[in-house]
Amino acid sequence: MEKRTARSRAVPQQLFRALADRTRLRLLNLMGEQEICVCYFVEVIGTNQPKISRHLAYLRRAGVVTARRSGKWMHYRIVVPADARAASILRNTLDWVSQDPQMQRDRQRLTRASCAPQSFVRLQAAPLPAPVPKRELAAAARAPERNV
Amino acid sequence: MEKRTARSRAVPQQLFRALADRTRLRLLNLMGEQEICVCYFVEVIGTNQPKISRHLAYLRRAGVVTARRSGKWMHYRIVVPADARAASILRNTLDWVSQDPQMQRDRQRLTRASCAPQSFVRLQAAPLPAPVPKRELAAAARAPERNV
DNA sequence: ACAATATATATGCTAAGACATATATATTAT
DNA sequence: ATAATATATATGTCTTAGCATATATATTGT
Repeated sequence: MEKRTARSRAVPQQLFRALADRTRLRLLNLMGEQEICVCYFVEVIGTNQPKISRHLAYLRRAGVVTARRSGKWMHYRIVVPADARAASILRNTLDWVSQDPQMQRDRQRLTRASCAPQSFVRLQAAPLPAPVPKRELAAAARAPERNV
Repeated sequence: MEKRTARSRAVPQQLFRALADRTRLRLLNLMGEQEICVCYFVEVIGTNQPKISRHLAYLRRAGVVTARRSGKWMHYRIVVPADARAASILRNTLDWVSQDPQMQRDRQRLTRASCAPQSFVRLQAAPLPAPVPKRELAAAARAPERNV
């Protein structure tokens, strides 16, 4: 039986606080429609791993992303919010930030990293980014914070 | 001749930081489509004036609102962002927060305050809230941060 | 199968910075 | 002078980055 105490309906401030950080926006920009492994974030953003995990945890607590474990890898993807307004805000945000030069560079670096895995010295066959089926997005939106 | 250095095109983090505070959301909710005098904010939010002014200054720096002086009163109104995505985000935000009970109570209190100015002990004939003409909104969006 | 080790990710802790509030003071207009 | 608003300062609180460490899974050797 699951505790259902935390209603988890995103309150506006929460969403905005989650979006009010450059690193987190870069992470969301990299996810877009696909599922991405932490190791790629570390490589593309070019910072230490704990910092990435921290920000991902922040986004997870805010219900903006969800995580899935596959062996030793963790895959993160965006969760479309249940509330239509929140969903629209998130969509506009992704469109908006995608115009930023650094964000575009990030995406290019992700593509290169994905296509040339041998460039990852420290990574052994890290799973490639993969698109997420629509219905999974919807399901996750209804019960965020669960699949931690 | 005006300095045009600060391009003032809102960068996403800035907008979200501005929106990531309850008091600021309440202020925006009260403005909606109309121009409102600081004294009403103080009365409706029910807090001290410096706090209100501070948050208004924050919103002003973020390019979300603009101010107009009229005698000893300052009128604040929302500036529709130049970027279409940002504008959409702001619109969705206003719609979203307007569903919140406290926000609705705020608007009711504003109406009562506007209709019964004698209840303002400290205020001498404070100017009523007034709708803002469309073209002014657009003009302000092009040059935020100016009319401080 | 088991132990030892490596890899990927997460989390505690702490110091630095950002922000919110309250109070006091300054500015601007009447 | 007085009313309305803005700003400066001090203080408490929250956020973040950085480091070290913990956990989980995989791999290797015996």
